[in-house]
Amino acid sequence: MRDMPPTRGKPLTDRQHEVWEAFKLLTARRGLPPSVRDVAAHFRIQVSAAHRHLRLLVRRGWLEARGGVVRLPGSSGVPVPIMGRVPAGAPRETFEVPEGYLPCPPDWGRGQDLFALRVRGDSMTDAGILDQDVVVVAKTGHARDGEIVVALVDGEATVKRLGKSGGEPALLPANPKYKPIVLQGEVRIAGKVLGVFRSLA
Amino acid sequence: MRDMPPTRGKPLTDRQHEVWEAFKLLTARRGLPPSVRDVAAHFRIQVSAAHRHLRLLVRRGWLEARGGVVRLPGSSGVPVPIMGRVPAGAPRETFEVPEGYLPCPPDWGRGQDLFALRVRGDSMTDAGILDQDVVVVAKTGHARDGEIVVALVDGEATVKRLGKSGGEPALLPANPKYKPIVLQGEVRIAGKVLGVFRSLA
DNA sequence: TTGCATCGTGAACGATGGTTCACTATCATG
DNA sequence: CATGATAGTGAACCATCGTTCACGATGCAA
Repeated sequence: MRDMPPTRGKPLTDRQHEVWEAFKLLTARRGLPPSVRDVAAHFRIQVSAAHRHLRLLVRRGWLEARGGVVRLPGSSGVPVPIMGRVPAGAPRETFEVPEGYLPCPPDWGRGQDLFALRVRGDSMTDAGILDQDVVVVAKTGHARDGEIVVALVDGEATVKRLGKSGGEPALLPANPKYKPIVLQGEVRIAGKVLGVFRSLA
Repeated sequence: MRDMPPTRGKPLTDRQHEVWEAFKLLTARRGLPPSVRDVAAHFRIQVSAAHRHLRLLVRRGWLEARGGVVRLPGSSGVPVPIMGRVPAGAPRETFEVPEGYLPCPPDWGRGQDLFALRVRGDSMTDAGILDQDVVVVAKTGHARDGEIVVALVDGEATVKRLGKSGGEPALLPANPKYKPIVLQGEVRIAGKVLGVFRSLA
């Protein structure tokens, strides 16, 4: 996608691919990128050999060197708090304990103020947003027609698509069971949905 | 020391909150958690003072200490490679540079070998998996009925629900447009779908 | 006043980690 | 055969980092 093609040249050797797999495994096990010596110990080879492997993988684009530490690219997730309720407006008002944190791809909403929200109900199933899904939201007061937003209706948070119903601005559910909510004065847009997470555990 | 987010025990001092904010800032700037000396340099104080601050923030639950490194909670995304094709057991078939990496919540498939796959087509829309969605898959050869799996049919990767069709084991689409695929000899399970990611950018 | 927690200085220790160097072995290729 | 890429041994260098210790200053509460 973005920084993709570092080396179109050679494919990896069996051994090199093995090292990459081990690097993934060790990263997953510890939650931290392994050191050169960890990799060396895993294969029972010398540190220098492991170091050469890692350096090669970096040159080929399979690994990423940042600040003298090699790691898998994209391991820097931005922590997004999963809020039980919708954070309303000013940050000072929202002294709410997050339900947890979600590591989010850094290119989602660069610099924007993000939070996450667990979706209740089935009003958006036709848009692929199911009950218990977690949506990542960028705090913003405005959105364009067609975008999926988090709106505050009577103090309750709702995920709907912004659109028009009979010429009037409205919140459109993506489920024939529900009817559009025509926008009135008391409706406020809390944010714009950037992404959807679902765990099938 | 692992439980209880921010509101535990005493509230933070002004200074401590300052340190926490700086820690967030430095983490965002570098893409890596700052060292104790980085924090010390930022405030132009001694290393020991910065170290005491960080240790306190960890004890209060604002930071997370793991393997002698303090960092923000939730930034511990396990990087999962997004593969263009399905990595199938034998290393030969997987000579492919990942399309990108996805930071994944660490409790998804602890220690398992994970990869991600971009879904093509609309055969699973009724299960909330749309075209271009990214599914996180745990490499495993077996799965239970009802679980969503990645299967290799004629060398092509397909996401389907495992189940039965007329008493026979089959791959069931979640879209009335498509018909079940009765399992034959040449079908292999590549992995089990753990989660779904969607970006609405 | 006496504690106690907070916040700072200055220095040092020990461990870990990245990096490099010299040397050897294997193997495919031109 | 010669060459270059790959893969490994063994050892060492040096920077960085977490951690600790001793000590001083401030401010607040019992």
